[in-house]
Amino acid sequence: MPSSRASVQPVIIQQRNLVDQVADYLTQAIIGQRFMPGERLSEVQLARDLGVSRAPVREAARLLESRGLVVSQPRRGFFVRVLDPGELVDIFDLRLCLERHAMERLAEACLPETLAALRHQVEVLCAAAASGDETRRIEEDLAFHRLLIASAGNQRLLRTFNDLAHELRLCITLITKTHEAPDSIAESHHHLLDALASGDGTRCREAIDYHIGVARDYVIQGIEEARA
Amino acid sequence: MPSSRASVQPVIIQQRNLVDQVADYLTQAIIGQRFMPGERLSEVQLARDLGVSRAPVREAARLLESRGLVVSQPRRGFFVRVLDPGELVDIFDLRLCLERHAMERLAEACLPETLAALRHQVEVLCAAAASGDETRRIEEDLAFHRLLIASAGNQRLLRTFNDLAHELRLCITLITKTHEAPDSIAESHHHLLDALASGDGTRCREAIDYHIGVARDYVIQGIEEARA
DNA sequence: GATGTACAAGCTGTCGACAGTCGGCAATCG
DNA sequence: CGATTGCCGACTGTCGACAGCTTGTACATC
Repeated sequence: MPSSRASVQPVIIQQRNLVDQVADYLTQAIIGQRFMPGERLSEVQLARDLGVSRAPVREAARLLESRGLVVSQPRRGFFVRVLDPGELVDIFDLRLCLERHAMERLAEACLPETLAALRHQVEVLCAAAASGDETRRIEEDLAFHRLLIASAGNQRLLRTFNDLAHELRLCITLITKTHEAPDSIAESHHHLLDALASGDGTRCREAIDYHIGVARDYVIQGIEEARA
Repeated sequence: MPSSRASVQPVIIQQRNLVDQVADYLTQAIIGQRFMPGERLSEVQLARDLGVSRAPVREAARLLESRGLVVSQPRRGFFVRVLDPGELVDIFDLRLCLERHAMERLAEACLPETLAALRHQVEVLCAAAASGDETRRIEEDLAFHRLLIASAGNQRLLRTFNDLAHELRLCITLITKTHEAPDSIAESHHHLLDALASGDGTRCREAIDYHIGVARDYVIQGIEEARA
């Protein structure tokens, strides 16, 4: 008999190997601007600092490279990625591409519980924005959009967005501007929810176009101010 | 003075390190079905066969993992990725998402030389189809779509498509069906070109929706036949 | 003073080795 | 006879080391 449940529970204990731990450390260090864009990441120094050998460091760096956080130059090493304005526009354009797709799929058929989950996440986001903790606000904002994409039901689309999210975080490290007004964040996201609730495809598209356009301009403007 | 061009030319001589060579070897072996889906890739055996140490093999495997060609299980090793039908649908859905975006951008403003380049690639594709070399036809087909995406001018979009292309090749390894009729290939692609030339966004969208729908059904049907 | 060159230090690319873990097989027990 | 336990082989995760390259510096030369 073939049956019941294949495995009671895959038991995701996942032994934390050094590679993942180093990758997490590097990611946090880059996002947290402890390593600045363009800075060289010396394998030996990192290995020394973290108390591991170079092998896990190399593999972790390659992982981050595939996520677009670092770039490698043969025989020279790894460097924290430097985003130029053109790349920034491309990143937000791809984001628009992905989120439009998710919105369209959801406009066709959006379950009440999906809408409720999104609504709840907006509340969490608003709370984070009100707290004044910018890092937390950014993560909850990304979490909302991740949930939006995930709701479309395409795992591959979600994976692509998650990869892109790392680069979005990288964009945000570039700006020094004070945070956005909590009111506009709430309004901006409720606008998306209303569009979804209406089930009108055109309205959904306009809503997401506006939303991401604002986010993009926010980042671009923030960078120009930081540069000045 | 800060300037002119930061680097005259990144000098893409890129010394072929072992990692890239091993990655290419593995990619070809997987695409060419010398390693079947689900098959385990032993690091030691690969290292022995290729006459290198395990380090480059491990790094190459991680590279392929980021491209979706293999999956890793901690403490167990790397396995050639097995695509289930659901993932296949997701892959084609993402492809649709990306190509729709490119078509829309091109519909807004498509230069004559862009159209000419695409037209030329269709001719190359048709020649490949007529030659009966299925592998070549597939590569030229992908090359057309890569050119289409590249013409939209978003490097990040192109990178995402290139990653996806590896998985598309993986899909195709699953089917055993005889190749499509060259006539329909020509017609199908000319249909896209005509839509682009018209500059009509709606028509472009319909054209790419149809085109990718056909490709998806072709693969899905081929797999079901292979399974029977 | 500017330019080119040789040297030195540090780094990456690659390798072989050791330890811990996983999967399978055989022996043991119910 | 079926299930469990212990053992063995193979493999992965990690490490330290060596060779070759790259970079920065000091020196010689024009």
